[in-house]
Amino acid sequence: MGRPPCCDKIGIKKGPWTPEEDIILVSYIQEHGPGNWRLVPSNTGLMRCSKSCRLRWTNYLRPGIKRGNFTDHEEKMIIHLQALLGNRWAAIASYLPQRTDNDIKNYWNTHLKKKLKKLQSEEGDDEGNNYEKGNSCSQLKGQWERRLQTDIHMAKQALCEALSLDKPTQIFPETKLPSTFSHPTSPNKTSSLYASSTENIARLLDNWMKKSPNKTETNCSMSNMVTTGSSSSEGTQSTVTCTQDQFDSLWSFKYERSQSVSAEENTNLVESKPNVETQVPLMLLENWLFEDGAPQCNEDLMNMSLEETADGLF
DNA sequence: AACGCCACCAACCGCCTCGAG
DNA sequence: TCTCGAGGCGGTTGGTGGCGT
Repeated sequence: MGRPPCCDKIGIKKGPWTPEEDIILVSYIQEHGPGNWRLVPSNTGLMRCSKSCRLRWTNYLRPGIKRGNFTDHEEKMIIHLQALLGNRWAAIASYLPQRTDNDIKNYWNTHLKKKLKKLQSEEGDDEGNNYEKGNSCSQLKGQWERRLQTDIHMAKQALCEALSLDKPTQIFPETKLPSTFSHPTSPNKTSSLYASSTENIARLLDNWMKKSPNKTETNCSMSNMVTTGSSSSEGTQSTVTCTQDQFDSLWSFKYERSQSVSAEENTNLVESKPNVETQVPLMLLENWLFEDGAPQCNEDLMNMSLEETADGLF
């Protein structure tokens, strides 16, 4: 028998959140900050389990979340990253700071899978196989490269924090950096983010009162408001993935390069994976970190072939 | 108008990881 | 070293609304 569900206690409410619950949760987090989710239900009186509170916050109420339609760029980026990283939605979401992993996952399952399937069937061997190659090559690339991508990302984070950069959230989405909320060197940022939460409350109240029938429109305006609130207050919404150039460079990743890697190489690499944080070519990371719009650098990282990377690492 | 089908997405479930004790 | 619990993550489910018949 598996473990009992965390929320099967009597009296624990399930299902959609009401605006009242949202307001209570946002108000509490505004006051105490996210974290310590175990205490949230008891301190707020919400009849929800801690997990449900955390998910509601991270997937819906958290400031800076962009909702509504995915742009063409975002779409392509997701396709590319999925081919590269597999179904590691959290990792993919870290490259799309305004989107949650849940959103991306849903969008992939409902839109992109079908779209790609259709594309494959329409274009026959050429395009379809390219994608297939992309998928298969990503598998050939193996676990080590997926970990490498994650490690590079984490190395950036560590380096950024170590250097106490002024604008860490430019590069690392707050989604994956809960510490941002209580960053000791940037108290104003915390308040600005919570200001966005206040806007969320306003929006919730607004929607609640209006009960607008047009869900999509509501979501879009909401996202605009939240996004504007965050970016205008601190200018923190510029990210490594948001510019056209950067996206294009990312998208220009060539599957063919990866194809040249044999399964044998992968096996060896997996077995001897070193401490990436200390051995990834530092100049690339530095450039990536310090140049706000560093498309070329981004491209370098993404285009880094396995052989080159391995040479640098071993 | 009533019904069925389908798409979408918020929320849940359960496994995994990691840090504290 | 081991245990336990909080939080993170990916897969899945269920409610809802739109559309066609």
